[in-house]
Amino acid sequence: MIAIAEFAPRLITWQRQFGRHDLPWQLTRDPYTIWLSEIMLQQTQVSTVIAYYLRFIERFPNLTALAHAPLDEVMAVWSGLGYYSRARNLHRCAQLLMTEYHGQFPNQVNALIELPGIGRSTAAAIAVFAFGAHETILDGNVKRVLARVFGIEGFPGEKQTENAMWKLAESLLPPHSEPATELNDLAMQAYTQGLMDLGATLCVRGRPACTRCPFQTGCAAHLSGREKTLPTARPKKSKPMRRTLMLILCNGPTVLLERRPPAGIWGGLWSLPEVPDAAALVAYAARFGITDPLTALAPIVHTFTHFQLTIEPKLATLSSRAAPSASVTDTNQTWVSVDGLQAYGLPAPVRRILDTLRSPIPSLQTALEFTV
DNA sequence: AAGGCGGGGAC
DNA sequence: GTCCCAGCCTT
Repeated sequence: MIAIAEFAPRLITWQRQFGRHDLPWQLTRDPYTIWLSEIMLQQTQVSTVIAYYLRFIERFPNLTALAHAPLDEVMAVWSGLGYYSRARNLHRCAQLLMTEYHGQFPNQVNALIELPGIGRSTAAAIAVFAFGAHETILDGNVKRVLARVFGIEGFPGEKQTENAMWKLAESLLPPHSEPATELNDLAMQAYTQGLMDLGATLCVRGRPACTRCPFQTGCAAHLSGREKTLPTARPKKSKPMRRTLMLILCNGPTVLLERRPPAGIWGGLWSLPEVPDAAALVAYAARFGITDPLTALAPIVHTFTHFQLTIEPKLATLSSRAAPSASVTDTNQTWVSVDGLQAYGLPAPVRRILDTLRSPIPSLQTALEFTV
């Protein structure tokens, strides 16, 4: 077994020699960029985040710029990253910090955790990386490392198991002196980064690199051959199938977009008009003077964590004598030129559908067409 | 305590 | 195809 007091010093030594040191958000102790990176990294892998992070920093270099930007612009930069409530909370949090916190991040976990989009683990990560706080994170990496090194059974998504892991994680923190010193800050940062690095580079889900692990000699899972079964997997659940129709309404070079409701799937994003069935589709099209059959494009299958969605895109073109603006009355509908779509926050599958309009493969598209 | 919420990488 | 990732929020 690994002694509690042995864990932190061994991890810190390993991180300083073998951990990651050149990720974009590690080049600074600016609370703004650290906060941004932590939000983006929620449920999202490092390799996916990097490009989004760099684009975001370029467009919104500081808290002031983000707070003063329209939410729509923030959503457009976030488009494709998923979990869009993160972007809405990010924007709301920036404005809150400007108006209620003098544009400064609080340096205590208890205050950080009150901010929108910041939970217990993210609060700890920000407090450590920006301020050298003596707090523990508990993310997916840490849960996997702790489950294996200390042989913790039970699905970590279950409350009881998670509570036990928080307690264990707190007990593993390196000793800390009062008052805090720069050396202490650096130790906390190496320790916290080490937890993430170990889980992300060695103690990975599929095939952990135990031979290179600093805890190999005392790891409960390794010693008992349980690397494959720890952490305990999520209970299996069936994934429902759903289908929906989306209307691609073309008016010259523009296409009609609708803003989705603020809550629910793709909340607040712009999307194609969505209808549940063919009857609703016909009724919708009729409002724009369309009576001809619509052209069905190839269905798109999109898989979420909890269900699978088949999108059936239907294409229609307004006749030149129609007056489409008369049918678009509210601010939640807009005609957008196909070249201007990148300025809109669109769900990834919708962006994919519209991309096929830009560079259609005529033979393929024709082959897939039929009428409804 | 349980479920909702995206998208993509790894296998 | 499956599983899960630097989780948080609402109910």
